[in-house]
Amino acid sequence: MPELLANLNPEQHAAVTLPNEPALILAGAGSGKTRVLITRIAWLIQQGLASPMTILAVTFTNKAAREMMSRLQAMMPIDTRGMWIGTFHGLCNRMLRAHYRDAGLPQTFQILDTADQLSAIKRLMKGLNVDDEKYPPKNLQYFINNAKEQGLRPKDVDVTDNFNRKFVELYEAYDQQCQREGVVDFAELLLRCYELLAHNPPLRAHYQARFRDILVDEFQDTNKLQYAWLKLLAGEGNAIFAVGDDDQSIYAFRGANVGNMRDFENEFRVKHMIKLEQNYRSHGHILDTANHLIAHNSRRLGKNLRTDAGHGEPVRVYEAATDSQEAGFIVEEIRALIAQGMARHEIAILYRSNAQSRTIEHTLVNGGIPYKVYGGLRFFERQEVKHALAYLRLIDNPNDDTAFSRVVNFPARGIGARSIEQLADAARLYNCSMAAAIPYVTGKAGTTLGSFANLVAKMRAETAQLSLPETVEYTVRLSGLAEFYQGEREGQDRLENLQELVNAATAFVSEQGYGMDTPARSIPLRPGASNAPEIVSQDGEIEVLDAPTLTDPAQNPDVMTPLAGFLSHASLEAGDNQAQAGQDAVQLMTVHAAKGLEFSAVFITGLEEGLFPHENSAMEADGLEEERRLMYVAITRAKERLYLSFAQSRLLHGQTRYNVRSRFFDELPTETLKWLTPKVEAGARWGGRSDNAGWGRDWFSRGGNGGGGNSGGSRERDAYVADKTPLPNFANEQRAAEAGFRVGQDVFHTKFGEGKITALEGSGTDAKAQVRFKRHGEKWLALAVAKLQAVD
DNA sequence: AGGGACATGTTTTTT
DNA sequence: ACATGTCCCT
Repeated sequence: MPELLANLNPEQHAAVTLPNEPALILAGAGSGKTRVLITRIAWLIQQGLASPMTILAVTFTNKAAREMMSRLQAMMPIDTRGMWIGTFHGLCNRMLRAHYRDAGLPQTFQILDTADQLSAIKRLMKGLNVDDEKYPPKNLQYFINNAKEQGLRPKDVDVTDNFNRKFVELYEAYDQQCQREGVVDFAELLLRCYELLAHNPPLRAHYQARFRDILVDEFQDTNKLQYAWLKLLAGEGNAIFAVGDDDQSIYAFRGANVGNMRDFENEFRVKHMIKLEQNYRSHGHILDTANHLIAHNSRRLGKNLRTDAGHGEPVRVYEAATDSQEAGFIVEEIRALIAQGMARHEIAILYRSNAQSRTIEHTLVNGGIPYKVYGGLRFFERQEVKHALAYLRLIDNPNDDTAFSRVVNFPARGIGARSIEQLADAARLYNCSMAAAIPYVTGKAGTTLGSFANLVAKMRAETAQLSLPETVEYTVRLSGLAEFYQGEREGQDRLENLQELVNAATAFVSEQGYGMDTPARSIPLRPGASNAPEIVSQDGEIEVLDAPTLTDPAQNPDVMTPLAGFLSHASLEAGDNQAQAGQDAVQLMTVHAAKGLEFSAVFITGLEEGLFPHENSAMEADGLEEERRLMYVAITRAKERLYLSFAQSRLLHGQTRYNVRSRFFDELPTETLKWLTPKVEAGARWGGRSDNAGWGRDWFSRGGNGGGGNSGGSRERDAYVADKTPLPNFANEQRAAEAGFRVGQDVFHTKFGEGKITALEGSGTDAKAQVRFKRHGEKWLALAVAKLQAVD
């Protein structure tokens, strides 16, 4: 084996060769984090300190897990497939499959993705006659997921008011519905696995005895439940090797808790904290720019990146009059970079929100520059694919009402809303699934439903012995989906995707190492492997642990059928998030999507107050700091060239917005920046006229307002002002004239409700009021815009 | 059941 | 601007 530790720098070397004790590795952007993680695993095994069996390595994305496995495989001759390397959800799924009985799940339990979950919730609420205007299904979904991620079951949630009580009630009903249907949502995978271990001491002891080394990637992104899960697995004696970067924590909005890093340090009494600060990616000016910016955040664990590369090019800054002019500049600059020999895929255009891509795409098309947009619908999320999967799910588990509702009348077979309602009523009455309730529905509805039941039964019978790809192909055909899309004018792409689903099934079978004719719906027997999936008996005793036929999932992953495995795969790994592959193309994506990637040249666009930092971030605690970290992530993606741009006006949501440049410019060093347009000092703008050419419109005129077009219901917008920094968007003179407010006055706001004015500032169109709302806390509002009414 | 009018929402996203 | 959802009509 080649020398594992060769070419590691001293910090990396130290991290890789730490003893089996809790460790926190603060890995800066571009510091060789993944390399350290993988080399650590290889080193532990090589030194005999661990075996592939005793290691558990967890990531957030399938991509990261795959990379870890393949690079590890390349580093040493071991079969990584049997190892416990995967995402939190993937590993929990694996554990639940192995111990489904102890977890209280049916063997063929299926996984609801976000869309499935929402439709399950809507169906639930409909059945219970809940007003979905008062209790929006999306909010309930958020409430449920949030509670689960805090480790809270309905009984654990604090009931503060009636509104809350209803949500808790619905949460409980939702869990019951899922249980009845044999499905689990994403958060449930984690919570159920956590509870499985927490409530089953022998099982917990088994896994604790086994996973002596737990490695966690992107630790800053873990949520409370994931942290608790790790803690449970670690027990008293096992070592967690956590790698992360608090400065790159950008997922607080989905529950990530950076505080876990500090908690980990304290609760595990971490003795080994190593900072990887040597950066191998960016030139000096770029790194200095990033360091300078992030220094404005408080409560950092503290880190400063350095590089041996020279200063390199300065960071170029461009101020455009409009968003299309900004795009024009970028396209010209890209043209020049390409002419200098830079590959197109080494160039990235980053933006804060997806809506910004349109103008840029438009300009790229006109300029004839190939590009790829990341984000958007993924393969397994496509309508036709989800339909086909729903049929497969019904074959596997007739009680899956989510799948049932999806396809009971697709393709259309004369089963209308009325019939489905009748069926749902019957199902509720007999407390059974919709499929099981079909015999109770009488009349014409009963007949048509009966023929659907026969169809599914026929599909189930005829696919009993078929392989997975055959099953998929058969399902697509018999369901009528193929025929339906053949008849559609724009169905060609969808047909191709259905064919692609058959290919995906073939690929899955081969990846899993099954024989191609392994029946899709029986648990495959491999030579030497036993298939008894339980190792814990009903009364909690572990029976087979020491037996020669040990059914450790790591040795025998076949605890589910190929079909169940494929369906899990489809839920857990929704497929590529990338547009058409193919030719060398410029890369377009959000800053979030760029995390973990690197490019020779990076354009960070739309650096305007309200956009980046995003205006909504002001509503959240520490929102601005997260935006700053986001900016930090964006900057550190660049290897050689970095461009920052912003526009004075921009078309957004059909209206022209006038923005000032992002406050982040005031937080960057002046030495590393090169302004391609004259730098206008902050404040000059508010004084009145900027002498900048191309400044065509009035600051406070509203694009489209009064310009004819829509009558009557023109929609108003609130400018919410954070940190007392005025956002000049959507100002409106007429309104300001009406303003005659005083401090202490009771006011009413259409969105935030009742409140009291606590402070006033500015005058005219610039007037702002601070209002303490009863339900929404204290906010600064631009009087020119906010629909604030005096209440007396 | 399917289509047109009308309303509504629009930060970021993985599993 | 634009996409998606809802309602109501045929």
